Amino acid sequence: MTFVSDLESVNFRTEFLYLHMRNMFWRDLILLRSPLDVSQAATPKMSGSILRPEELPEIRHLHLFRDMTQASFETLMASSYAQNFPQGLEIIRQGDPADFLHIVLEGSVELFAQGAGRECTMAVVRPVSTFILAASIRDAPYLMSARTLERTRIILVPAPDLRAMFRRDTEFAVSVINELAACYRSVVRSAKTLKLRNSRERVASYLLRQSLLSGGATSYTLPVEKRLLASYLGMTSENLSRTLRTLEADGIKMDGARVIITDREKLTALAQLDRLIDGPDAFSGQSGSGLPAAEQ
Amino acid sequence: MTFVSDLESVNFRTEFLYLHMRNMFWRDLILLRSPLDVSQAATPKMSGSILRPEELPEIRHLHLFRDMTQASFETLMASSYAQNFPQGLEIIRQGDPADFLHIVLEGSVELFAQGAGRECTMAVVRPVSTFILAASIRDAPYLMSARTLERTRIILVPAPDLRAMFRRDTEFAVSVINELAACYRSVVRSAKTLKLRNSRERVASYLLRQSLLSGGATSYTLPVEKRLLASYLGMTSENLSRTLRTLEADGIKMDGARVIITDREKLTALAQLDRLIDGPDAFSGQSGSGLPAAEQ
DNA sequence: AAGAAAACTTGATCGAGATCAAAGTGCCGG
DNA sequence: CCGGCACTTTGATCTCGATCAAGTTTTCTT
Repeated sequence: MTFVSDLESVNFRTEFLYLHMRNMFWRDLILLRSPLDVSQAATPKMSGSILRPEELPEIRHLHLFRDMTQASFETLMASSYAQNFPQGLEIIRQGDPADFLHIVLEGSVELFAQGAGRECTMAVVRPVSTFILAASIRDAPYLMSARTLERTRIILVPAPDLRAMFRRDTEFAVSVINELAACYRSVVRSAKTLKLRNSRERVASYLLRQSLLSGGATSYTLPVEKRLLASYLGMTSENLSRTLRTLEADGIKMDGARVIITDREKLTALAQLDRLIDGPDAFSGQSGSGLPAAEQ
Repeated sequence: MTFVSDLESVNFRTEFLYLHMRNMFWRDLILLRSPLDVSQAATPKMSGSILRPEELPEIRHLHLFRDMTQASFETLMASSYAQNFPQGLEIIRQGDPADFLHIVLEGSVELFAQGAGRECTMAVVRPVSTFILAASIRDAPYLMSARTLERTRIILVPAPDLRAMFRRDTEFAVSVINELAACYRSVVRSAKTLKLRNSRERVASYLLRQSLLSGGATSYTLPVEKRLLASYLGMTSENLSRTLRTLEADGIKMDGARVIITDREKLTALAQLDRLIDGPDAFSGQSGSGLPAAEQ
């Protein structure tokens, strides 16, 4: 039963180990589900599995949890667990039953999909936000897999508690409705981008949108590796690399992961940003289907 | 003020007329919003704008409305309108404010998206189901446009009434949550198909999935025109036509809009259906993002 | 039933983007 | 500080799917 703390130091490599470890992990969490058990489990070895008091306000601040009663919030948190994961760990495999709503507190998580022998990035989730709300509500299998991109701390809210809660707390139900509607719209936007824009347009609009997200910065750092960005935008990294190069004729200059907008007017003309695809309420989506905002 | 009944006989052609008519239409509906006004407006000329009593059970039967109290249901319906539209009319333009939840009672509606000078089909909605739930809940602009594919009867439920209702009726709130979560998952599936499968795989899996939807029929009729199917699958109609032709080597035979599965085993091997993309709960989605089931 | 307008098919060609291959670059651990 | 590994870039080539251009069939209109 030392695997939980081991997680933080060991770099699991083989597929077999991943699966084995994950099975143990879920089973143990489930065995410990009641609040009482959690506190009993609060030995040094299980230190990863209790919420720290200072984390609660950050969670409470999320749209999803902002409007519920304090009592409801505390009940939900009392049945939740925190867990730290090392970098590069697949914490969710698509197809598995969705037992928990996940909240990223530190680190970052890539949501990706597999199929037809391929794999693609669907979103990257940064603190503080939730993911796979829909699956946990429908009590259905995950449609996406998730892996940590760095050392990551996650809160796990049991799906049954979640479902019980929005029946008891109307304000929470309304929050869930709003969150789901926002997520839905976010994926629709992303489907529209895939169907309506070619790869050059997707890159250009992404770059300009990121600049606007950083308050119109002329220069910013890409929030994710180019490899991930390419996959998210539905292209190969070779193609992204070449596209970025050719965009130097249209107002963009790259310097490593740094984007410098040299001619905003030209870029704006090219990107053809669309209010319905690129904002403004696309920005609010926490976990719908997007990449995090860029750092300045 | 005779335009409402005119709608059914006149075939509007020009973009200008479309817009003009639509603007009048919305404005008038809004002016007539309270139930009292509706009944006053129930002159022969406005006959399209009241619900027929026999339609209520059909609506009530939808997942979305099934679990709410009878009183809530009646209240919601009392503030709703029915409207008949002729074929080929754009009833929603993307970007407009979402004032109503739409319920298709007869006919069919294409949801499509425009941008970057292109256009693509996102879904086709058949009776009895709802569409644009998310936009009306968020009080946000529509992300998709909608046009009738034939003469279509639609119920319009005012968005503010909808939002008021799920605050008052918890069971309804839960239904909305479930519906939105299902819609979300449906779009994610469709995004996965776009990103992970090439066009041949999309066609093959679509054809096999339709067969399974019709209870494993060896022969069925495509539920929509090939033109629309192509756009929905993210390809040109020329390419769809050619792909269908080449699939004759893999267990499919086309005869007009009729699909005949000649070698199910071969097709199954090719289509590589994925539980997470192609079912089973993909079937339940009423209005998420898909095409209707095929007729046998 | 005739004519017109869509929808669909087929062929020829083109090009965006994928794939394959090989450097080049940066980052992390020892 | 060095070595290794993953990320990135660049080049060459290929392929899938778009585009353009006729035809053919079906459907709608008159």
